[in-house]
Amino acid sequence: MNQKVNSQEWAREKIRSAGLRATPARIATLKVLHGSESPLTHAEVSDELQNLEIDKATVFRNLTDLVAKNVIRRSALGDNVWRFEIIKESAHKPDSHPHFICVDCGSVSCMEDVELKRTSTSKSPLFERITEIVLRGHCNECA
Amino acid sequence: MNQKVNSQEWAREKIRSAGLRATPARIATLKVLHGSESPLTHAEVSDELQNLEIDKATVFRNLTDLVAKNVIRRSALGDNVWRFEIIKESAHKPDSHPHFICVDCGSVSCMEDVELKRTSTSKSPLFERITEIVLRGHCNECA
DNA sequence: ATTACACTTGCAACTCTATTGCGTTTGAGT
DNA sequence: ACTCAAACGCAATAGAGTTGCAAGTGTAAT
Ligand SMILES: [Mn+2]
Ligand SMILES: [Mn+2]
Ligand SMILES: [Zn+2]
Ligand SMILES: [Zn+2]
Repeated sequence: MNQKVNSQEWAREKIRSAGLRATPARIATLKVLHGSESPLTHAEVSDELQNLEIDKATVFRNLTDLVAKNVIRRSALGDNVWRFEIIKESAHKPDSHPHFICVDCGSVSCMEDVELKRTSTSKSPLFERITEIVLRGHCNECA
Repeated sequence: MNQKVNSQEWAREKIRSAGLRATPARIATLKVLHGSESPLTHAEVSDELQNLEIDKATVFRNLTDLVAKNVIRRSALGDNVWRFEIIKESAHKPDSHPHFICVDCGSVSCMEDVELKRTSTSKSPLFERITEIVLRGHCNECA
């Protein structure tokens, strides 16, 4: 119970300090994302919020607003659906990690323990400006 | 002129040896993809084929068929639109390369000269099954 | 060259994700 | 409590992609 109160207050503070109004829809949305280990689609967030009867346009707008304020991140993992996750503000790390999505079952994993490096032979200057890495393939469940 | 004939025949042969019928729509589609340095969206392919007045459903179906037959590859680069490119059959290489897409202007590059390696510390077994790598960021044109 | 039929196509209707316009409601500073 | 920009619900809209079905065509066999 205390946990719930904390989660509620954490969400409210997060939203307020981003310069947004702490509406029930936004608090609920952020709590849902906070409780997930992998990024969620708009549909998944909406489903979690169905008992609150929040309009889908509102959910979209709130997710977009929170992205604009750098509270959450929007990723496109290759199945033509946006996914959203909270940006963890670690001490010094930039909190940017590759995502893996299974082309068979669609399961998504945050690969926080993985880092990619370019081979020394490459001269491509594009590499300096990469902001997001998406890896697609077959997960362990899908042979 | 000889060039055109060769391209036409190359496309026909490619389609036929894949076990598909060499229809005008398919030949034209494959020629369009063959003439592009980066993967094209369905809309871009359709535009190139506008003078032939080929239905968009037909273009989608042909692209899908060619993907199923491993003649072309379908990639999702993060803007929720699929892109298609010819699979080059090099002697021994698997012809799989990362793609870069600019989050500002949407330009796409095939990064054939780039290779990614995982750091030795990572133990993630997912890494063994990766089939596609997508890199997103800011291109050189977009500061 | 003709035939036969499975494969392809065009068309329209449809699904799904996401966006937008607008009138109404509400959060939060005063 | 009052005020009003911010946020909301609702409905219409846009765009990518899919599907059912009747009509048309490529290809192999005659
Ligand atoms: Mn993540
Ligand atoms: Mn490519
Ligand atoms: Zn899987
Ligand atoms: Zn750019």
